[in-house]
Amino acid sequence: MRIATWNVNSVRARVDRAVAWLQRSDVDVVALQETKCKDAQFPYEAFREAGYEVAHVGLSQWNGVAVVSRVGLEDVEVGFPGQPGWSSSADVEAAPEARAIGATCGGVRVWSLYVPNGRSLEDPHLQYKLEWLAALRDAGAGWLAADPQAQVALCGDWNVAPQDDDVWDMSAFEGSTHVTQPERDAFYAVVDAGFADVVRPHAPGPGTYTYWDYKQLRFPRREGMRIDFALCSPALAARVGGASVDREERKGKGASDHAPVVVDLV
DNA sequence: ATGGCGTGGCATCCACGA
Repeated sequence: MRIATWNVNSVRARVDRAVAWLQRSDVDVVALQETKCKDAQFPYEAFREAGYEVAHVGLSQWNGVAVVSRVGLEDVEVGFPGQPGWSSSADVEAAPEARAIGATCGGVRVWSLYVPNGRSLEDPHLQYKLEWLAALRDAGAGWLAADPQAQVALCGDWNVAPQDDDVWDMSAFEGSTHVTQPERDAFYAVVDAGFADVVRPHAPGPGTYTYWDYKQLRFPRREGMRIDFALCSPALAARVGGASVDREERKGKGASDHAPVVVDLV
């Protein structure tokens, strides 16, 4: 079975490319992030015609996550237990955002996660990000405590570069989010809870990235970030036979600013 | 020194992204 995670940066703008990529790459399950649409706007039909079922949650033009599968799609769960909400201002009640959806596909519990960006070091959004990751760690630890043999994939755009080699130039990130110690600690807390980055061993750095800004010729200059990860439970990590970042899909007109990350299970 | 792109929305500028 081949699973993948991909921040598509608008599923409607990318639907032809996304379906073509799925078929060309022989992918069974993909976790999509930043679909940027409401449920009713999702292009279900294009995926269905290609043989894929879709579980999606989208509440507005922001965020939006989906699990897309051709090997079954069961027990769909919108949001993880304890997932924090967000409020854009003090007089607005915090509400859940469309940043997490889980489904069981071919016996694997696949989560599509879009971790909050954090925006800037002074922004309340950064605290939200840290709380969100802490809650995810707790939820993940709970799943493994309930079933140590669970096959769980935490797939998504984590918006954290855990190692210095995960950005092209650390000096370009002074005073920025994504590389701070608290963010890295929050990421590694999930790892310490039992979820391993199964891609890095097969796609080592430096120079392996999953995101390149549209601006400043970042992609041709090979100036990117590794921020998209598939973190797998022990039982699932034991099945991983290979993994890669599909840098080719970042090329050309109409590409997302993120490349798909692919994991092969044996 | 700044911003340079791309997407979506009660749009013709704003919010958001990393």
